Amino acid sequence: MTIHDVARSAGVSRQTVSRALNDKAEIDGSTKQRVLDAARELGYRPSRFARGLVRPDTTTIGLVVPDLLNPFFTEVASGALAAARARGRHVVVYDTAGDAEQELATLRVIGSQVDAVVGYFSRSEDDLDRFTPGVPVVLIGREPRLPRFSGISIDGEDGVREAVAHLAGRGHRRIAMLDDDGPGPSVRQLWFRRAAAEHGIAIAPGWIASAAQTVDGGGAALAGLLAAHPDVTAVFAFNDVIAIGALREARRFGLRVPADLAVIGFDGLALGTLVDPELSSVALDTRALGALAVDQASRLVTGTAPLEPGELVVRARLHLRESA
Amino acid sequence: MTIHDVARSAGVSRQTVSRALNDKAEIDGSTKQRVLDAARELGYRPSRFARGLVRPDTTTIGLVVPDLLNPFFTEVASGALAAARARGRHVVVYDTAGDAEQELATLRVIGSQVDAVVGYFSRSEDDLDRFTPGVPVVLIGREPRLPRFSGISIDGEDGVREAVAHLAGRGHRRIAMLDDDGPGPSVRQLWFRRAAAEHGIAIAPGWIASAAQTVDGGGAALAGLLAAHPDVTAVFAFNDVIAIGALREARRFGLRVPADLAVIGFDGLALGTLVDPELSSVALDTRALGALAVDQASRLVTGTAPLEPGELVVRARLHLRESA
DNA sequence: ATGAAAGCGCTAACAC
DNA sequence: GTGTTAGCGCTTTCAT
Repeated sequence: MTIHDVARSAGVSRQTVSRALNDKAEIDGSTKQRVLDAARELGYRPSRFARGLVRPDTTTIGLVVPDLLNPFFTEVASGALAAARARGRHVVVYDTAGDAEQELATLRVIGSQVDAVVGYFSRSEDDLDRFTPGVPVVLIGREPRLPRFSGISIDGEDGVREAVAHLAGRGHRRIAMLDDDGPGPSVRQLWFRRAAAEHGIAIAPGWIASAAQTVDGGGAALAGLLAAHPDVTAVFAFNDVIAIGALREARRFGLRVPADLAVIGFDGLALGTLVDPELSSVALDTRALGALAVDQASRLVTGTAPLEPGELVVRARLHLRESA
Repeated sequence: MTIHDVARSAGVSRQTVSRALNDKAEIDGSTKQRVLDAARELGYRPSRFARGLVRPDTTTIGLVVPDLLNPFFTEVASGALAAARARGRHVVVYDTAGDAEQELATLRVIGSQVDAVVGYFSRSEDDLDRFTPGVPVVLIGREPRLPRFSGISIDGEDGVREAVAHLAGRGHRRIAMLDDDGPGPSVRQLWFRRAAAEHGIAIAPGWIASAAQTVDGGGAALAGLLAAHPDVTAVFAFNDVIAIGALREARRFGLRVPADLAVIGFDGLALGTLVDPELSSVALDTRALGALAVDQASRLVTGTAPLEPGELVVRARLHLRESA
């Protein structure tokens, strides 16, 4: 079913069909109607590839996230979508299910489907480089090592410092952290340790627990932590999802939050306002994360002046609610 | 920057470049390397349009949602993405921000970008018809009137009946509903009324409140309801988001749930397990909603036998947790 | 107002 | 193993 079939059916040339379909001026009204009717009759639909070949004016950006159901990534995606819409860009979303193989498969296919790639990857930059030949890549929440890549980075140091200061001000001295379960200590743990040191607070080795990045993971980690160290009075979590798990677990433990245990998360998700008590958090503009990434990708594709490194940073600030 | 430039730079023909890039067998190792180097040097990237024209084997489905941040749509989208991945399909996500104009703009652009459209629309089917010429369309949560469209429908009647039966069994007689703020009474309200009638429960006119489909909307609606009718003992909400708003509002009112007020939602979102008390809900397999839509769209595009109407239904069942 | 011809960038088929 | 030819479906000149 091509433009040719429509042309034959309407008894005109292919160009005339093209004119009718694209609302061009130089065409007779009745001819146009006849063509349109024929097209509808045949269920004709122009090939987007053939069109794109001739008029390559639409940019498509691929957004890769490990898990769209994780509210953090949902917020990032939402910001990316909004920014893309504002710029007339399209976004293809890929959910890799946190699986390195699926991520690879996605990368492999993505090169021929999108003009730029944006998002979260677990693969090394070398792998990314190998599987995205020529395509601009913007890493979110991660400072790129290779100059080939661009990145949106998160500066949460001040925010974490505020959080620890707040806890210290409330008299907390035994503050634990539920870190993520990544290979090494996270940057957030580093920030946490530095801030604690500034307040002369020592972090005992057992006070750092590692949690899978899910609500259940946060709950399990807190349970383990409290079993070994029932004397901690405050907990800082790697992110809000983990913190919310901790909140739920604390409730099951019969601990009152914040009276018995203060909890502070990281990310500042909207979800934090739905739980009881509402979650205090070192908050990020998560939607800006996605929007900036799309903006930068967009510039990289069109050759416009890319954003400076200084503009590619999202800073965090403490949002105090009820849990601390 | 085309394959031709690479060919010239590497001193080979275009075909050889194509072979090197696509990992074809019939090519000399050193030649291949030379081509690859040249391509990298030049920052060459194949045109996805030209490729698509020659190998039209990738189907792209457009998913339209009014608000990706609404956890219901997030779950639907997640299901759609998973199904698409399983079938080797790509999904372009469009967030229309619940705006009819943006929806129109999206539809206008979508026809030339995707092979099928799936999702939630506020526009009339006539409008949809006009702006999606030739493209298969699958409406989610809505039974299509025009044969041109396909739809995934929700059958929650049994689930709602279970919910009302449960409340009646607990002795509730004054059961209110927080309906959505759509133009007329929702189908869910109809189901609710029918089920109530079966139990000889009369629904007073003032017991139906309408709520915007947000957490705040649910809270506001419950506040208004309780102000006018403080004697209701149970509330059935149009969906979980509204129900969660009601939960929060009840807490602020100093009402204990479910002791003072029982609350039952609709959708069965994962979010319902994070709030306290956990939300009872007439639960849907939300991810199946998205997956079925993609499946059907996929069949429509490829010409495979489409799913029968009977297979395009998602049924709801009561999930009792803590709030009722 | 309409038609003919050219070409977008790529790959499959067929030479060599 | 490599190059040549043809053509995917469409829009844009340029004629008529």
